[in-house]
Amino acid sequence: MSKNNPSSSKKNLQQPKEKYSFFEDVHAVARLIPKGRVTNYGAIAKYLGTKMSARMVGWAMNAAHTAKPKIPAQRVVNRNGMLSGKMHFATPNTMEALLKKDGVAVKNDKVVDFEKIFWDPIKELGM
DNA sequence: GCATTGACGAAGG
DNA sequence: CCCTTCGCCAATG
Repeated sequence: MSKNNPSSSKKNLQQPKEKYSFFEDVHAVARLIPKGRVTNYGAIAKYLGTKMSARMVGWAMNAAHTAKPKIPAQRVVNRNGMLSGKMHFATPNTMEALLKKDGVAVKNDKVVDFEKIFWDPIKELGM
C-alpha cells in the first residue's frame, strides 16, 4: 500500500464533490458579515478549518468581483484592521466609502475600533 | 515544470 | 518592539 502506483498515474480529483471549493465557502461567509461589522482573513480561514491559509481567503476575494451577488469584501480586512485590499476595488476609495456607508469609521486606511466591531464567524455563527 | 507572487498570519531574532 | 522568515495553497509567468 505504501508503494506508489506506477500504472495510470492519473491525477485524482482536486476536490471531492462532497466539499465545495474553498472560494465558495469564503464567499458564503463574507456575505454573512452583518452591516457595520468587519472581520479579518484569518478568522474566515480558521472558520473553514484552514487557519493557516489566510492567504487563500484573500485570493478568494479576488473572485468576489466576478461573483454574484456582489460580495461585501470591504468588510474583510487584515488582522491589523487595515484596508489592505482597497486597491483591488474599482477605485482605492471604494472600500473606504462602502465601510463608511455601513457605519464603519475609517481613518488613515484603517478601521477605527476594529476590535470593537470585529465579527468572528466562529463565535457569531457558533461554529 | 519550477519560480515568483499574492487582499495574511504567526513565530522567531 | 520592529523586522525578517516561514508556512499555506493556488494562480500566473
